Amino acid sequence: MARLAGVSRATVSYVLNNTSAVRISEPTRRRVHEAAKELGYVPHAAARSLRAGHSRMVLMPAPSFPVGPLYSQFLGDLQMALGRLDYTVVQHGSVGLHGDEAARAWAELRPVAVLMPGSGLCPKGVTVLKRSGARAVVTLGPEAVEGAHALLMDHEAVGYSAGAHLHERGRRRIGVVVPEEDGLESFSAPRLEGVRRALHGTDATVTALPLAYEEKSAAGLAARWRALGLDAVFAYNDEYAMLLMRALQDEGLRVPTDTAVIGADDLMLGRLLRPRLSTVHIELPSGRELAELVDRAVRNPGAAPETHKVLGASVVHRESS
Amino acid sequence: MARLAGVSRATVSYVLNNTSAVRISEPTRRRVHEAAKELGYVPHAAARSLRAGHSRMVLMPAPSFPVGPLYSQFLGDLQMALGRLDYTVVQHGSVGLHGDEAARAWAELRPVAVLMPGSGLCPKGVTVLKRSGARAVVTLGPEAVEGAHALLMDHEAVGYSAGAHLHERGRRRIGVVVPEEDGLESFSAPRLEGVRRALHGTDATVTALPLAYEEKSAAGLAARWRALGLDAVFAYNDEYAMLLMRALQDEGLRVPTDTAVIGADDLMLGRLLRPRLSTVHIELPSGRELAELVDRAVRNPGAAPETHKVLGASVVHRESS
DNA sequence: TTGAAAGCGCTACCAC
DNA sequence: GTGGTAGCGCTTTCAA
Repeated sequence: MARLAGVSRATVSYVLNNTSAVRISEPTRRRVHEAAKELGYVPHAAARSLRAGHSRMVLMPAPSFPVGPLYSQFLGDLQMALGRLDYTVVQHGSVGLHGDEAARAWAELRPVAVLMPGSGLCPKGVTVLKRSGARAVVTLGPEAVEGAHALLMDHEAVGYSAGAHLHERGRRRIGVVVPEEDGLESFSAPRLEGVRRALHGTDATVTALPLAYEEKSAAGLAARWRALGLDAVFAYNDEYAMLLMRALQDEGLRVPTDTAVIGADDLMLGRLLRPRLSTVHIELPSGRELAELVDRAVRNPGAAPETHKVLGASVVHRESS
Repeated sequence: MARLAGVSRATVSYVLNNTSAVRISEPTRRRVHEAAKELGYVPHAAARSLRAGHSRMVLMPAPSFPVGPLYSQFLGDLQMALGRLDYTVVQHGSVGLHGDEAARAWAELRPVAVLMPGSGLCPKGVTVLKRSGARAVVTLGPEAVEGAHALLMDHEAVGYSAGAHLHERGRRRIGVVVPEEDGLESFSAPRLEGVRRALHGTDATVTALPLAYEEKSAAGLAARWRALGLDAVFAYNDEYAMLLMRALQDEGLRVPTDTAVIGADDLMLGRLLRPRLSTVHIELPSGRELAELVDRAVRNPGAAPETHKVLGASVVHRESS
């Protein structure tokens, strides 16, 4: 590369990085650029960050379960916003790694920031990451972790909204679907807890209803429905709501007359069901906001960790409740 | 690190990598491991791959639109399988980069392999990646790219199956939904083409039906339905099928009597609709297979690019067609 | 069995 | 303006 352009490696570096502290003559610049194009030269990120002592890589774990349109959108926005701030977002496929195992795997890449959705990060993991040079560690989850910034996605609020809504509508024996699928506990547990909190001190009862995302499981639950004596159900989200509502209807139960149903996530599909599905609309933080938090934290790593509540939950009342 | 253990950096490297060519005494090993734990030592991936001249990183672009459960599952399997083979899967969030722009951004990370779903890779991009040390470039998309391995996901087959099925069932005026959302053309175009191919040489007609994923758009299309004079529709996938089917039913049209509807992807939701939605079940390659292809290509980079057809499409006939 | 040292590609400092 | 060069953290060869 330097040879082809007939200049030194240093000059190449200056030209390609537009180093402002050094002025390079136009002809030389051109020669360098031409040589770079001709050779298909691509800088070596590893060497660069080794030398610089830091990178502009923001690392997140790749989600290990299907994510809905809500989260996809959020992720897209976030990548876009961080991209504008000149960070590179990288999702690390760390299947099967947990706790500080995972943290170490991520630390090997020496990211400048780590974004951790869910609740898979322990304080030890944060320490590992920080010690390895991460200037910002941000969790997006149910609770804050010592030493890390936290965007509290308080799924209790989702359950609370649903519970309060059902109670307002006069329901008193309330079921709450708890998915049996792995990886969903960190959402389903707080949602259940939120319903409990909403109904605490009232005469209403709350019943947890384990349900797998399969017709058979739903049919089984529906068959026991009359015996359970429930008059309302918060179905975890719109998809489980559809599954359960269908099973209830097949069982001859009327929605909402016999049983009110409410979902969550405000998916398109809820609007298409009959009766139209009531739901809890969830508002995620904007990607831009989070990107700014990351950038702030990176520029000022000494600052105390910020903790924000960022999950808006509002009931969208339609026909099923 | 080396200082704390009282040994040389080399010894540390031997111990932590279990280098078999060198035998280190037990006491020394212990001392090194203890020091590593105490310091929270994490190796520096960049330095390692810089020295080694290659990495074990398999890079994919992060999907830029919501992906369904099918693809999520596939991705998870793939990460698992590659993890077992000791590769690290990394999804690069390269929003807004195209063609060889994107390829250069990926090449900076010097991945040992690149997996590119969709059709966003040009031959030039392949060259860039290979020149920068990628030993395997694999596309998963509608067509092969010069110089890269290809897993042909022939979405024409999906459309073909749907078209043939509708024709068999006696339908002759067939609509095909084409989503208006960005990023879906690379799937929708071949699916439409497949329907055309299935009906080529018959007396059936094929009509492309642009549709946005919104109730209003569907209602508009449904309002024009009788004028269009169609007796069947392949709705791109199950979600668009649900949207359109609901709009048709609201318009007073009977499914399947007046209009047959078939979707694709075999989602749970199709089974829950009434009438139950016919669909094209799509079989993606197993993650394990793809992982093995990658590994083979990495070990033997000289070999000629392989091209496999890997997308199985089979009609699941339910009640809507 | 262990240590010394070279060098991967890059940038930043200093000398010319 | 440009080139020489040290050194980021690591592995690996060679020597002790």
